[in-house]
Amino acid sequence: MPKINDVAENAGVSITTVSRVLNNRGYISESTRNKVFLAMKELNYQPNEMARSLYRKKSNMIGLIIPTVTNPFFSELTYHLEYFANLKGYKLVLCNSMKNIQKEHDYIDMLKKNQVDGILVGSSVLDVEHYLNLNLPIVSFERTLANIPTVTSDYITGGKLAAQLLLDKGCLKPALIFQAGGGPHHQSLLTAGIGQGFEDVLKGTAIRPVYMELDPDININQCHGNELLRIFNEHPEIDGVLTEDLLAAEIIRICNRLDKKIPEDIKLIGYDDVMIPSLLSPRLSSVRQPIKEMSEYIIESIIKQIKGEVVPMLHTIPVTLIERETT
Amino acid sequence: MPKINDVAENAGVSITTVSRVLNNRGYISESTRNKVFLAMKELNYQPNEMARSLYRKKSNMIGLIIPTVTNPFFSELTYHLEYFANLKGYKLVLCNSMKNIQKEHDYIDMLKKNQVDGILVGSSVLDVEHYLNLNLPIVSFERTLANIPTVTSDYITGGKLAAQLLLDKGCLKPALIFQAGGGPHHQSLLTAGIGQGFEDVLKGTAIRPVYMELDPDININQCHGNELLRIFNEHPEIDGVLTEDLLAAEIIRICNRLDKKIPEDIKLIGYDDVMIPSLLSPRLSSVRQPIKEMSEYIIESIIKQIKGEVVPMLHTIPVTLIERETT
DNA sequence: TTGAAAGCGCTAACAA
DNA sequence: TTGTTAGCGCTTTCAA
Repeated sequence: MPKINDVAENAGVSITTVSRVLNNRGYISESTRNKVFLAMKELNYQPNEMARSLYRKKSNMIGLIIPTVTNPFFSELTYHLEYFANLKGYKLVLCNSMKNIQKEHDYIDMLKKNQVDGILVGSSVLDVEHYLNLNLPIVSFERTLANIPTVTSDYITGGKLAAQLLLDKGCLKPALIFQAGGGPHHQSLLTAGIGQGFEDVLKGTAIRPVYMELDPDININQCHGNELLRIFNEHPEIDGVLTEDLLAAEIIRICNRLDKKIPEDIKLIGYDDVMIPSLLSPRLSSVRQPIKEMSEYIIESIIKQIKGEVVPMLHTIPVTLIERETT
Repeated sequence: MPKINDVAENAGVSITTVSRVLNNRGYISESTRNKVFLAMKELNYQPNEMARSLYRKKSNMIGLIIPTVTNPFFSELTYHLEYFANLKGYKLVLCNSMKNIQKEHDYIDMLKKNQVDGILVGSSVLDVEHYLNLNLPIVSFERTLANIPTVTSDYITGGKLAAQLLLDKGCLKPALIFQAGGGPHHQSLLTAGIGQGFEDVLKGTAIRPVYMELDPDININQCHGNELLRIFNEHPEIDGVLTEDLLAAEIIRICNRLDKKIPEDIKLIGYDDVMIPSLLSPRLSSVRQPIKEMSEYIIESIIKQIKGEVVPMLHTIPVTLIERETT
């Protein structure tokens, strides 16, 4: 790999001059500029970003910590985050924490040592203090961290929309089935607001929903078949469900097995609206989190912080309910 | 952020000494070592990996270029690659190329400038020369690149296993439906060997399969409904299908719509065995690529190359056929 | 308009 | 056993 010095020699100028044309700073005569460009081309020179970063104290790297990129919600989010980061000249270092405290901790350490300019963290399981002590730009999502800029979708409205639709379709015994939060500090989506929105709508009625939290264990090929089967056996009166997209897929299978027709016997609504819903049969109605817009906002927020700007502590992104064939 | 100099002053030694205990090199008295450790703890010192990398000319970063992490196959692969990379002390920089030549090119540039120690590239669309000229450790997967270490699953055997099962189940008109390769240099899975394996098994019989290549366009929420519908309308005699998992999901929906029963009227086999198959209803039979083992091998291979060792140009990973409810 | 020299935070000869 | 010093490849002040 040629270095700035090689270019300087080849062009017959000092390295300062090369640096100047590289950064387009200061006065340079056209002829020198051309000489330098020629030399760069001839040597196929590429500046060493590591050295530049060291001097500038800015790496243009952002750490992304999520439970696992195998979860479709996070994989879509990761895609868009990387897209927008790249657009702004940032690289993304991927970290799969599996909601494991130790792993999350180690990743943060690693990212800090590697001089990332900021950290994006989803479904964090660590104490807020860990992040506050970092003294580094942070954006949290899928979990509200006090005093750390957070972006989430509008869970409450999501819950309301789903409840209303289920009501409209005549459900008398709706169920909310979500994974419990992993780790001591993790709120489940349910407690995070979806449940509250759901409750808000039902308040005026005689309808009491069934709340269910599933084992929070994460696994690459997670399967909740048995747990779900138990729930439907214990509560045969359930005639509507709001749950995460991934779980909705399993529920469709369980209902097939139990000879419950969707949507006739049970209306089903997912939360997330990732790729899954349109893959399923019947196609899943789902509360859509606008992942792309969320990602764009998250990247904007971290970059603003990196630039030293102040950003709001909480940003809520609106959701919509996409009705398909399960309601 | 405290620097090595701060630690040195605090401990009353030279920075060389601090560096020595940091790297555990050379002779150091226990007492000095302890003094230094204490100072590091007191200042909460973390060595600047960027500076170390600059000196060592080794960043411990690996670039990962894939079409899109939203594809379940690549998201699972990415998860495991990151896992094993992390285990060996490497970070992964994620790049979603969308099989776009320009993007892939720019990402390579970026990675090179950022001094990654190696590049992992899946479904590359660039000329081999681009990679050979890089003069950097590379591992390719999901596409065979001449003179570049490549790892793929055993497509031929995969095709054979599927063909045999379809035969055994009495199919007379099996179809192979895959996405065409994107970009000028991209082989589709079909031409890559699956088709050949399939053909091998059918050779002795009177059975002629239907080959179908779908529009290679990638989209986050890709949907091939209309194309698939057309295929089944034009070929109502199809009674068995081998396809990618993701497409299999769509085919199940189409069959529902067309009132074709699975597996009675049509036997369906996926390729990949990612998370999707067990989500579907009926659960999808699928040729399993051992993604975890592939990932482990890929990381091993790139690290060996980084260390200057020679690795085989082609490594084929065995596949198995997981029979579930669609055959 | 250009260049010499110091320094970003670290490692490693070499000397003491 | 420890310290001095010269770099890693780059940017930038300061002087010419």
